[in-house]
Amino acid sequence: MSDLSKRRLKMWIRMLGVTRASESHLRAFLRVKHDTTLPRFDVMAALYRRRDGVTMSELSRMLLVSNGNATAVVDRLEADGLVRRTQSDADRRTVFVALTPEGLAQFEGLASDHEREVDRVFGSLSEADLDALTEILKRMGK
Amino acid sequence: MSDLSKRRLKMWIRMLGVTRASESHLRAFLRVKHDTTLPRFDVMAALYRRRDGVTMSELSRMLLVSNGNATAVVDRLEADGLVRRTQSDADRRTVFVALTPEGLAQFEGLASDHEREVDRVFGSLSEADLDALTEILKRMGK
DNA sequence: GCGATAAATTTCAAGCTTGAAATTGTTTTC
DNA sequence: GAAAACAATTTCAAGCTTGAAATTTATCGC
Repeated sequence: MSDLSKRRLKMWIRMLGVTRASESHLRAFLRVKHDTTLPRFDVMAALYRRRDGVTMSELSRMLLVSNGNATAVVDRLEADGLVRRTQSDADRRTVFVALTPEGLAQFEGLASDHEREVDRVFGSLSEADLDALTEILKRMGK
Repeated sequence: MSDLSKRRLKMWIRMLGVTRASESHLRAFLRVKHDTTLPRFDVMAALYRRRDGVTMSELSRMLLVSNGNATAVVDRLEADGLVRRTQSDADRRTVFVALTPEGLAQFEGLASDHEREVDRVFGSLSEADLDALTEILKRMGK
């Protein structure tokens, strides 16, 4: 195995570590301060970004989760009245999901608090770090 | 909200995206090529690094998972004969886990293949990228 | 129009993951 | 040396996540 491949492996392990630790912190934050979970937050955030609604497929693609998973989380959010499903008229297979007014209100309360917490977690990153990191992450994403 | 905090949030979302996509790719790789899963691989990798065995607590700390989780994955690996539990004599509460010879053999077959795949996934990262990234990730980890 | 193919979603079983509570064992303090 | 505090692990219920199979609807080639 080449030295470069070993370095890539080490970097990946480190990156996974940082990501998991940060996720775990944010998960605890959402649970303790807002009595919700990360997957619920992620779905609501996606629906907030696309206020007009998205199809189930779009949703799972946006979040990089399986469609079975999206179905399950949306089921629970729907049962709590935070999200609404609507069948498409044009294609009766497709289903649109959107935040309800209550969902919207709850998410707005969450979002700024969440942003503040993310800011705290990554407070050690300067503008220059963000430039470098973003540039590299963009490259990794392809 | 400050501009800097918005940039940190964007970076986090991007980083989560890259991590999830990479994890998903590696998960599929492990399933298709080696009929195993990422959590199983992670546990075995941790036990491979610490050949003499680790306690359950150490294991869950190493992997950043809850101890309930570690118990479940180790249960399954033990049922498959890849891992062995041993009670400590000194403190009868603590349990050591270690790879069995079969576990060791299986992991060695896995590890180099996995490293090759990671190398492929992150092939776009140069030495310079790795330097920069590692330096930043170290800082994030504190 | 009809049959085959493809697409969108849900259902399902199995495994993963969590945090809290329970269990068992150790240590500390009086 | 009891009682209380603490520590290591497991158990538990609930939710998350996956990939595959099933269901329903559209589209394509004829």
